[in-house]
Amino acid sequence: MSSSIALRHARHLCTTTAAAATATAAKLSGPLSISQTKSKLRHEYDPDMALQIYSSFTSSNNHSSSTSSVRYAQEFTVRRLAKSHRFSDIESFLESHKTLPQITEEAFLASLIRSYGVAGMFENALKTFDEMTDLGTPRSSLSFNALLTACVHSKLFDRVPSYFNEIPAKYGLSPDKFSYGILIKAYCEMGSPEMAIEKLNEMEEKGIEVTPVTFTTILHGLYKKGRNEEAESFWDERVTKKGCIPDVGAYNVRLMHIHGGEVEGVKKLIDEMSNAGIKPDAISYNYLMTSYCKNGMMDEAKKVYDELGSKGCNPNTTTFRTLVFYLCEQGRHVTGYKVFKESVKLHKIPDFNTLKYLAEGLAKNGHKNEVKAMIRTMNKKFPPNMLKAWGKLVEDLGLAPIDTNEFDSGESEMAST
DNA sequence: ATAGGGTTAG
Repeated sequence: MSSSIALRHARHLCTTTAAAATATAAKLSGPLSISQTKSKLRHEYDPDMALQIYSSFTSSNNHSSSTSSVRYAQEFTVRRLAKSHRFSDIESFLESHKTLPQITEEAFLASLIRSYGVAGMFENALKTFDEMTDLGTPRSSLSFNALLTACVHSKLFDRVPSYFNEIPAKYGLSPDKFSYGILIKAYCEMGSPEMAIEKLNEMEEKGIEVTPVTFTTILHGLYKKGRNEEAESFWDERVTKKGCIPDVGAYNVRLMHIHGGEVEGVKKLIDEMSNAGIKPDAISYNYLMTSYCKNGMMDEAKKVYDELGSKGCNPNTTTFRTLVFYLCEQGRHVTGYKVFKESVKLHKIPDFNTLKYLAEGLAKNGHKNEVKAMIRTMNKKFPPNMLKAWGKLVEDLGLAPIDTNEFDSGESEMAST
């Protein structure tokens, strides 16, 4: 009952596309579990379908509609709509939540602010924050932080310090470690790590916990400005002198900035973190693998990939993209094809350009069967709007054209890479 | 529960 209005609204939006509604009726017959919802949303590129999946989920979970899973689904749906530039639909969708009884729960309202931020609709986020008094929703740092996050997502970085200075006093709330984290992020994004460090010191003075997250934001900000020596001394100062315990994310920032150089340095840092009791993750191993690739050591790179499982890590899209790309570059197209097949199995398919590189390389080197198998796979796996570019590539390679005229709209994450 | 770290080659 609680999300019936949002649900009705979602259904109304869905019926605006007759084809989508028909497809929906066939595809979705009952309530969805959390994992079904996440999986379906990830693979759904049509925003109307995303809305339908959202409503199908919330309708069966209205007893816990302010949980993180609903927020995830809500943000994801908004992201899909935003990619199609359907901002007025986002507004109707999110505004419809304001008539639900849960709107007086701060967490529920904060998720609307965050969703507006994800869509880059900051003015709506601010309006929602301002409306809290009228809606009867209490304000704490939770909604304040949601507003600051919306600034960052909307790339209005310079507003973060202003709100940080004005809002807490106005509404009697206290900035916490998250508020400071967002403020520090904003300063780093504005190219001002020194201001970020100043705020870090302020946190310490006020006794607000400095976590590896806060510390990593600044480390990254310094490296991004090319201030490598300062980054290194910042690490030494925080870790060696002030006892900040770096985590895998902090080490990954360091790996990111050295993986273009010699392999030895990367291996040494991986050893260093392991010795410090921090388990490298897939991102860490991606840097090691890339480092091998850049130095032409493909067997070693492949070995890192092959041994990921035994290290308790799963390859991700970046793993596959990098490995396939460098295998092609080294002329090892058939191995590249085999790795591609594994990426399909794991639903971690590389971006279009990498696949194009692979298909062209296979074709040029006479591996016709592999190209044909690849085409069959991709005709099934590519999001609709990419089939057109894929069909053109297939034609350019002198292979049978496919009819993609019926697919000519929508956006996808793959396409943008 | 809200803040950080991957989009690396062409």
